[in-house]
Amino acid sequence: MPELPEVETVRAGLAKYVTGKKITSAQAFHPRAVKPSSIAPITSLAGSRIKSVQRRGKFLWLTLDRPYALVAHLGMSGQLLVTPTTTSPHKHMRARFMLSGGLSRSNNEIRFVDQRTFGWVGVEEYAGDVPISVAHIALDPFEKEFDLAKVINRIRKRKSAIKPTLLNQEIISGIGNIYADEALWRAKIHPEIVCEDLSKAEVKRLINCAIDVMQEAILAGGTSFDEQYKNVNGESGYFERSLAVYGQEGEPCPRCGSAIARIAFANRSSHFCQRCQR
DNA sequence: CCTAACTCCTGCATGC
DNA sequence: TGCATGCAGGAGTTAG
Repeated sequence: MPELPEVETVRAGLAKYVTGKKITSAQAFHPRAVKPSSIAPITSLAGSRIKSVQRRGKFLWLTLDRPYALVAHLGMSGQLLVTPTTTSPHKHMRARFMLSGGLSRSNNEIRFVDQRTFGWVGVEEYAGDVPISVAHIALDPFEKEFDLAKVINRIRKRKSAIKPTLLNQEIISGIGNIYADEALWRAKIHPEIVCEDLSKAEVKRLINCAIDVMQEAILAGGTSFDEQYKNVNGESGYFERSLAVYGQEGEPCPRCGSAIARIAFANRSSHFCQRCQR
C-alpha cells in the first residue's frame, strides 16, 4: 500500500489522536509483526508516554519519554488504526497498544493491522535523530534539509534506469511504484531511460513532479484502491481518481489520448504513455 | 561501488 | 465449482 502520502496521512492522524498519551499496555500477536532487531519486547513499552509522531520516507516512529522509539513500517498492507478499546478485534490485527490520558478520551487504542505481514513494529534506539532502522534511508523531499542539487547530481551519475532509481530509498525516500509512475508521466520521461542520459533540468523537473504529485495526494488523504490502505480512522483517501497512468493500462492518456501502456521490468509494473514519454 | 534476482506473506482476479 | 496462475502499494539479503 503505502507510499509517502499515505504514511504521512497516518502520521498526521496519529499525531492528532495519540500525542501526550501514555501507553498502559502493549501486545504483539504475530512473530513476523515485530522486527527481529527490536531491542525489547513490545510489552516493555507499557508505562511510556508518547511525545511525538515522526516520519522519514515510508518509515514512522513514535518518540517516547525513553531513550528508544516505537518504530513502524507498513510494508504492503499495514494499517495503524486508532480505535475505542471496545471495537471488536480486526481479522489481521498483529499488535495493539492501549492508551490513557491525552485530549481525546474515546479512542484509546492503536491497532497494527497487516494482512500480508510485510510490515512490522519494533523498539529501537536512536542513531542520531532517527531510529536505527531509518539511519540508512535518504531524506525525503519534504524534509527541510533535503538537498535537491545533491540528489540530482547523485542520480545523474547512475547507469541504471530512472524508474528503479526513483524507488531506491537510499537515494530519495518516500516514492513507491504509484508515485514513481505518476511523476515520470508528469515529467514526460520514459521509465527505462538511463539516469546518465538525463539532463540536469530533466532530473530536476522529475523530482519537482514527484513532490507535486505527492503533495496533492497528501491533500487528498492518499491513494486507496482497496481495503489495504486506510487512515487511522479506517477511511479511504481519494487520490486514486486523480491518477493519470498508474493502473490505467489501455485507458487514454489524459494529455494526448493515446493508450497507456504497462510493462514489467525490475520485477514491477510500470505504466506510462508511449507517445508523451520518450 | 553497483545491479538484478530472489525472498518474505495473504488474498483477490482471471482463465481453463 | 475447483484449481492453477499471476498479481499487488515494500525492502532486505545475496550473488555477481
